[in-house]
Amino acid sequence: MEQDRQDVYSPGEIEGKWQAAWDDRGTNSFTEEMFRSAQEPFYNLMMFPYPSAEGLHVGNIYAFTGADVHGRYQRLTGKAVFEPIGFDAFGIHSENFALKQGVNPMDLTPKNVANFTRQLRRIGGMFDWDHTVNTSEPDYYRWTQWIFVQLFKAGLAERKEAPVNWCPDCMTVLANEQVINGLCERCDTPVEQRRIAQWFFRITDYAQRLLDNLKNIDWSETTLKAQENWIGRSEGATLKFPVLATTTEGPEGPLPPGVTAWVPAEGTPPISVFTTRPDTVNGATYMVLAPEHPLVAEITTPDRKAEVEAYQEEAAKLDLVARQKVDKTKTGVFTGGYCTNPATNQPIPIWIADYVLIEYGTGAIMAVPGHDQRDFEFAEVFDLPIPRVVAGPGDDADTPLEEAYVGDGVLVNSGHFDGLPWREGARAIVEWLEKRELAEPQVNYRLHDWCISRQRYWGPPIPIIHCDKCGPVAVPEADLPVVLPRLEDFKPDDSGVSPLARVEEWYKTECPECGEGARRETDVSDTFLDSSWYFLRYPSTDHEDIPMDAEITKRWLPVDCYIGGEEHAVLHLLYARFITMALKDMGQVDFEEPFLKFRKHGLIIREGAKMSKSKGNVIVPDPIIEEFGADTFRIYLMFLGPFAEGGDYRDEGIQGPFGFLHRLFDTVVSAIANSQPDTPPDPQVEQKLHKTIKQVSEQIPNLQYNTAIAAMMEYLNAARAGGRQAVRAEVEALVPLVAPFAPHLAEELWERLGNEQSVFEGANWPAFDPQKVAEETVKIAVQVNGKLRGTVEAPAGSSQEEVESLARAQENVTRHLDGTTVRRVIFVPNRLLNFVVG
RNA sequence: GCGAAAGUGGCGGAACUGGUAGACGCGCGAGAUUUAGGAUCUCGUGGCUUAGGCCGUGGGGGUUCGAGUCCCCCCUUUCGCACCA
Repeated sequence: MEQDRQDVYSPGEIEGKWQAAWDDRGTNSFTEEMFRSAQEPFYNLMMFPYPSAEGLHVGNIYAFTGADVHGRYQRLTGKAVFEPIGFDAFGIHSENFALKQGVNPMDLTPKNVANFTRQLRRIGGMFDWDHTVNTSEPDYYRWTQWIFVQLFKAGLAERKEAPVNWCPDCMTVLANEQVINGLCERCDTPVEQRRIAQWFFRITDYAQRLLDNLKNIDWSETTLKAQENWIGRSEGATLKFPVLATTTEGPEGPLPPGVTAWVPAEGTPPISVFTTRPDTVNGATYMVLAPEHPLVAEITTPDRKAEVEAYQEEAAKLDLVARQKVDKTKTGVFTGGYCTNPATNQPIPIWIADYVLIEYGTGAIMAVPGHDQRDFEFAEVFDLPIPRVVAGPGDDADTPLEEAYVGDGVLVNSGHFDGLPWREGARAIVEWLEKRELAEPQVNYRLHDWCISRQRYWGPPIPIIHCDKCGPVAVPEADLPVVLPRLEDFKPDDSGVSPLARVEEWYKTECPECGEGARRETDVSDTFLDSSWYFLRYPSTDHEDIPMDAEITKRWLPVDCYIGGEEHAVLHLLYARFITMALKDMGQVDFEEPFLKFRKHGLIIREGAKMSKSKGNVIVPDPIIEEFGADTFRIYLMFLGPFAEGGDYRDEGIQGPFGFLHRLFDTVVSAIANSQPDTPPDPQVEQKLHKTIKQVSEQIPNLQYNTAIAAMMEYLNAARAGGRQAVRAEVEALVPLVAPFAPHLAEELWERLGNEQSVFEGANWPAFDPQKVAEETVKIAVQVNGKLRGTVEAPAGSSQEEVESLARAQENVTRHLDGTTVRRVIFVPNRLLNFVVG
């Protein structure tokens, strides 16, 4: 048979043709009417990219393709699928790059966005280009600022001076989440601590809800675990240790040098500590305050002052890397002060040490060296007593401790609490101390408030005006957006304030309340605020005067399926949940979890490492799409491995999917040319087809794209086996089946099959016939003592007798049965027959 | 240290509630067609083998007629968190 030129699969032509057709026909775009009336709305969201100057990389394409496959599948099953994409264009990434290149981010960003848009169109995503967002545009960040104002009004935004992570290279404050092992996540510079006035969102108010709701959402298990760990709930108690004055006269028994009497210190509040092990309080032989603890100065005795202050200074200078080194030998200084252990009533010395962190709990601990390894190490260095108060199995009250014992056990050396299992002991001791107002049950969270301000340029100005009379006042909503001015000099400096603070004509303003001269906040907000609500904006981008249309939001949100990278498991996802919850409490939305279902995708590995510029193993997508087409590239990426786990990118591997699409094209085109529409399918091929439909239909919703593709390849091989000519009825259903993966090719074949509408509008997801999936004959394994000795073919549902007689007819089986006694026969219908012989 | 996931051919990876390990693809081998090809198409491809089998899913035990899958111990790798009291 001769094929004319037109009938050779040429992805370049086909893809250009269909991308243009989708645009012209508005195949993927929603109208206002569609938003309001869609019957089965399905919001298919993927994490929007930061538009880098390098363009889309394979990791982006992998993620978007996987999400797009899912969206296209949902659409083929009849849902109205809204699949938007946008650009996370504000932030330090863009700003740093602009600084390096000596260009203005206001000029650079639109170029990058245009390039990303071009590339995103090329990969054939089902994106609604009429509803995109760009976080750096005033029509978007107007509403980012609006959200800030809402939180401010609700008392959830507050300004406080706080020790913050300062990156001396980026010259900005970082959130705890952006500090990786004490290094800046962007530039790997050791982070320092500074005290600056900062804006915080009170996410900790929502800690328990953020934790509780995890039970009600369908997310990847690992992501839920990550969130849970990040929130870090721990249950325990605060215990109070009254402070003793140490300079009073009148000796009473043996006292440490410098101490003349034990009397309560007048006017000094007791020191609170948080502990998860109140049962061990009898073993608390000393107390440790963080060097920054506010009571240090008050407690320190004059003779210790110099040493204590030197240590405080040292600790402040230490960057977080050095401070957080776990294997570092414990250091610390005795303050000269004492307090009373509320359980033993004994005086214990108060130390300061940098292993106690000011930001967690109360910034002070009761040190129980016998049952906390850190305290143990400290006590060893400074030769402090290490009593045992919990006895494990086989221990008694005097068993010496080689290291801290943290296992199960019963209390010892704890007065009338001796003998209680530790959990019960904890409860009893707290109750007992509570009566004397020295204890209180307490829950603590590792989660910190979200530091939202950045002393940078490339972000939304925080919409606050500082007035000497009225304090911080929100910019009136009618005056939003507070437009980010174009600055030629936007380089951050060491001053601790944003470059915007250099522009007097920008920050000078009037107080919206009293009309006096006032000053705009010059800090900008964290990029994570931009991305914490973008999914709320997408369906409402046609509405300029409101952040979101209530009716549309009600119909389309929460998001039905969100797909993104595991690297955002704690940062972005937690912030988005928090903002949504806060908006719910303000009555702005009627749901509190934004993402009903979240699935993470894996990473693409190449040459044994994650693709990155520094490793030099990056694949630039454009030439590959040029050579093989987007459809092939999409299939190749989805075929690498399970989508949730990522895959190993090997350059030669793309030949397989390329060949598959070639064969698919040829097979369908020649079936159209060479068979009548009503030619019946070969029964065996038809059966295989129904099995394939079943498999693909089950695997796509589970994101098992690799096996779905394998199933289609297998089917195509079967339909063409031995060079046979497939008929139309055998291949027609393959077109919608492959459409989520290779949308351009599917459209082309769908059209050649004589359809006018897009395959995504006109086709139904093929159904399989359960009758046809059922096997008529089955291959049954025949084993002797569990070892395979043959297989027999038998009608499905054959009885054990029938199968057994077939099996015994096989020479290879009888040979193994000869001279033995069959003791038992195991029969699994349609699967296996096992002779157990002795 | 804590938490999570994972170890299967030369490689990426399949394998439903325990039931023929290695689907699909890459690579490799043989052949066909071709002036030629890094093109296309067919067939083959876990190892060993005395050709009957034997051995094989990180290692070692166990349960079972039967284990990649279940149980116990150990090893390795990757990722996340990490002095959080």
